[in-house]
Amino acid sequence: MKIEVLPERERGVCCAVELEVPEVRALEIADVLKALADPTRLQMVLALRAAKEPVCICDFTVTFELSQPTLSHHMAKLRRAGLVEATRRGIWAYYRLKPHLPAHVRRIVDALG
Amino acid sequence: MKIEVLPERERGVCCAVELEVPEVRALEIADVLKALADPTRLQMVLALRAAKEPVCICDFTVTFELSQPTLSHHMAKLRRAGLVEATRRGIWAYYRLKPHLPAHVRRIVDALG
DNA sequence: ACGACCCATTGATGTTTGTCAATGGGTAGG
DNA sequence: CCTACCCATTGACAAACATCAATGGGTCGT
Repeated sequence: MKIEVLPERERGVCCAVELEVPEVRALEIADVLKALADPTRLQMVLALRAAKEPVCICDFTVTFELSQPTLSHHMAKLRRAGLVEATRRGIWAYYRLKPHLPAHVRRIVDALG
Repeated sequence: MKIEVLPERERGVCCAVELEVPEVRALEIADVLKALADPTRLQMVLALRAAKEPVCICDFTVTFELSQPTLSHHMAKLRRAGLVEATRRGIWAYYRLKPHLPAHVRRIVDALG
């Protein structure tokens, strides 16, 4: 609460703010942020970002104190957001960050942690 | 679904994933992301980031097709997340991005758009 | 063929979230 | 004063979300 220089205003006259990005794009970005805006999913993404090899779900079930269906559900959310991809091999499902994320998404992921 | 190199695994043996950040920190970051993970609030932050002068709420009410209480509520959320600060002058409430955001928060805000 | 293992989906439940209508408080102009 | 204006809070409600228990479908060893 300590701003010094304030613009002069006139009663009854409001000046529309300019949108920096088109509405559709804001929705896109907000969806990515929504996918990341959960402590568990954030940790998942950070772990995948740091991992050299794809990680399988069962490893996450050891780390987090959550049920397997819950973790599977979180992964599905990351997948639907386009952040992550999976490969099934035998019993296991391996996940990793999508290698070619859109630039603006990549920038956000890199800014985390 | 096209990963080539996969780690070898053994049935019944899961390897705990390492957490990249402590739990408390993940909660912090997730809170910031949660504040940004709404199209309206995202546009607000982008507008404030681009603005040279503080912006008053009434200007946002012109731009967005939402009621004034809703916009006020969104701003309150950004304020509680520590992203934004306000000054009241006469009738108006001027908002701007907090000038000295924590480095990790600043990085996220800079990565948007 | 059987059982153990890993994973995804479904159903159910309590919590959070986005939105508005209504209201109240503060400030200025007439 | 009285009114117009700007803003924040409250109450209410539907929608979305996080979580788990239960279930079902694959894939291996034995």
